[in-house]
Amino acid sequence: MAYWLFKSEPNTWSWADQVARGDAGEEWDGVRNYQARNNMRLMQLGDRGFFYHSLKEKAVVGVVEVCALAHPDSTTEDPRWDCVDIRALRPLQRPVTLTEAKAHPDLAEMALVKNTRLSVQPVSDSEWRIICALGGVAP
DNA sequence: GCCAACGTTGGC
DNA sequence: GCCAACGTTGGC
Repeated sequence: MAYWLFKSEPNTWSWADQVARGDAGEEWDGVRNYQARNNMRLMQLGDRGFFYHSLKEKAVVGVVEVCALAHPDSTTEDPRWDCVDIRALRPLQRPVTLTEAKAHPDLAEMALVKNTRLSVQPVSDSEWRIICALGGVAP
């Protein structure tokens, strides 16, 4: 299983919004960046991801699961853009902030730390375990 | 609110 | 195919 990280501005689409969608999940639409789209095309059903709040909060707040493979983004006619659907699995017991990730030596290579502008990112196995441990949830 | 980093676009 | 201009993201 692969691991990912989804960034969202909480004003636009928050963890609470995602939880409210329940098991039906929601399209991760609106992505207009090739790297982010390519990452979504690589996702498999059941892959896990972190849900990250950007801007004011800057913290990983929850765990999600990919529940639909990449398909055309319903918010555009442009055939270049695909997206997956994700559903909320559980919140972190404690949000893991960007500051913490930056301070952790084993997270220095994380895309979240190194490539702040990529909105859909891969997460390595070890990064996944570290953040789960910091957040107080099972990996 | 500002600015740096980065990606995309379009002229040549 | 290069590169300047521009737009967007997101941290501070």
